[in-house]
Amino acid sequence: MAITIRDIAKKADVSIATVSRVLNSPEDVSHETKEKVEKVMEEMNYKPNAFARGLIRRSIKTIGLIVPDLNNLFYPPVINGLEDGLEENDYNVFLCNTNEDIKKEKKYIDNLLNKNVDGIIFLGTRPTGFQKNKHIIELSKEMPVLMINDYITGAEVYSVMTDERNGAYKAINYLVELGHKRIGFINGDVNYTTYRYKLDGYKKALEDNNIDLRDTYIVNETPYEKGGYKGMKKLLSLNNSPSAVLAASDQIAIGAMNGIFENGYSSDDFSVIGYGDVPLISELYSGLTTVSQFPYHTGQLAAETILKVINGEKMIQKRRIIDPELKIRKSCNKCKGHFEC
Amino acid sequence: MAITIRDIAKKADVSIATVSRVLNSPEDVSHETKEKVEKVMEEMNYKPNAFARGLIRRSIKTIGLIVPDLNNLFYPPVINGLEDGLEENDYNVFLCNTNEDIKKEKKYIDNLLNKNVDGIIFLGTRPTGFQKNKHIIELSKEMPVLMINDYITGAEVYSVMTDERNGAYKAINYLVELGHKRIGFINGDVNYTTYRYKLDGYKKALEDNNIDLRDTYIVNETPYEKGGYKGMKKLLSLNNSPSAVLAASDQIAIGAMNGIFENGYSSDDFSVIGYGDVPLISELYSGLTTVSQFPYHTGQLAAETILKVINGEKMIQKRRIIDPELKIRKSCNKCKGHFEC
DNA sequence: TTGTACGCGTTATCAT
DNA sequence: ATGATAACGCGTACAA
Repeated sequence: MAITIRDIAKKADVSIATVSRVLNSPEDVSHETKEKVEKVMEEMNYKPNAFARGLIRRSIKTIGLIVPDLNNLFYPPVINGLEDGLEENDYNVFLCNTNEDIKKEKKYIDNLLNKNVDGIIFLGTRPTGFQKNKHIIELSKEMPVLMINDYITGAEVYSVMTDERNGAYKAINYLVELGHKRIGFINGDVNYTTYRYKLDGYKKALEDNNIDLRDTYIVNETPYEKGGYKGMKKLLSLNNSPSAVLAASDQIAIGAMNGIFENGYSSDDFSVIGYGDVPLISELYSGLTTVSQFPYHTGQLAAETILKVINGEKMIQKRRIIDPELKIRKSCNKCKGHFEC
Repeated sequence: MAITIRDIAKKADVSIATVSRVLNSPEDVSHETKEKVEKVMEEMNYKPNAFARGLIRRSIKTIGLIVPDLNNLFYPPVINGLEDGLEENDYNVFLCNTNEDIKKEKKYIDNLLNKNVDGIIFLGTRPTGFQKNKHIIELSKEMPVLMINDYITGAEVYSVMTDERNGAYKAINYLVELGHKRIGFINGDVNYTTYRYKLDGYKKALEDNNIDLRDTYIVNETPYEKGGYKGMKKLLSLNNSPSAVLAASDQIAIGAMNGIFENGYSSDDFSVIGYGDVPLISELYSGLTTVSQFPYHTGQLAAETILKVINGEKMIQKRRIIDPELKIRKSCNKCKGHFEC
């Protein structure tokens, strides 16, 4: 049996109330008794029981993190930032991996509810549609909820996300500056919030640059290497294949580059822009030009935000928008060579 | 205020003991009252309070996971497997990221102890030395402890790890079969358990193949892309540079390949073997030949093992060793071309 | 089979 | 400034 507040009280010859006070409101206790008690706690290696605490305080400084897929390399750096930000404030995180299974997600939510977490964070973009997110709206009535890279309107749900529309817009503009006019887009499933916005940005940028939109230049794939590879192959098989391509994720971009190399081209012939700025990936193939979502910072901001909500601070804005930035590395070049510009 | 066991008891017109029983020992309660109570619980959407429960049961079905660095891509798939295995048994995991900071690690351990986790898992290889792991030995006297990819002797510490020695051995043998005789090794810090074993395997394989060991062929770097890149540059700058190289991690391998390409070589000229078999990475550069540690399976096995320990099952062996397997893809070729074989 | 009452380790509200 | 004591919500020995 672990050592309790009572043991300390006995040994220090004070009441348990006093012991509790040196822990929670040290200013209410005389300097000397405080020192005495603290010394005993040290000696006996006392550790307050979090359950007993939680029973009264109804909080155990824990937040639940629901991540749809640990194979998505964009998430680890976000989690990293999140965890750092939370740890600084002595909060722990329950990691819940759903594999995009909605049933598993609901089970986890129940579980987290039972365990009385102080808040829940949903990581990653999600399929749109009221039905699919109804349980989150319900949840938000009971406890602080924050989404990373998605949002829900008309509910007490907070968000940290990047301006995807603008990110895609910047990327396309850059490619146009390099002289590209045939610009493809390997996107994810547009039923997911972020991919929808990216598509918007892509279209808007083309329009503003007076470039006609070609449906065949837009392909939708899974946001991983395989998808990028498949998408690239499709684009390369076109009659008038593009000379540059925006990928909706860094992993798509990598897959696309594999496809390019396999067909005997180099990044001299074919420009690729990724999306996300995942630490490792951006260094691949001697440097991937990418739209940075600042994943680590995103996580930090999420931590900061949910802590504010938990502490009851009034939030003027429910959504925090990070402005993405184009990180120019080496995967893009002026349009020339094999392709008509 | 949330709804409690007392509310249920009142509404169902039974005692709180009975309500508690339908939750914990339903066989001790008559079928009809059980149904009645369950119906009320359903209606009132009752959720047992985990704190109160934990206070008595001294367990809350939670394990703490200490990971040294979320930027190490080998970990996410392991965590994935671990989390899946744990979730199946209704266990949650506290994610603790230490950034290799021993102070942070100790703080986390205290934290986890306070929160009464049922066990703690340490992910990843660690620096050897009694001093550095003393706190883990101490910890193991208080609760179940398991290490992934490391071990401690003379303490109640369980392990799931791969036979690194054998993994390196297999890799070198394969390179020899391909005709390579000048084989470099970009290793990590040999003060870490796994890198020490890998070095052993490398040496043993050379010896068994009657190849002289050259100290200059062995370089020690950080186990990430940057390290691989730097290490490769060193090897390429040698008078008699190797024609093949074993990398102590997949991320090292990727960095090494970047170095190779930058110097104008291809994998036709220069063979590279990685280590780990991280899902994404192995697909890079049209397929990295690598020594698979089966990361997902490693995680699953860890989950299974610690649950057994928690449930008091007698474990015949404290260490579970996974035999690594060479996954042959495309980064290795017969020795030829620019380099003497 | 069911109910009463106590204890788990804290914190909070009174007194003193 | 300090102490006694009642909660917090649940599980369980004991009694009925």
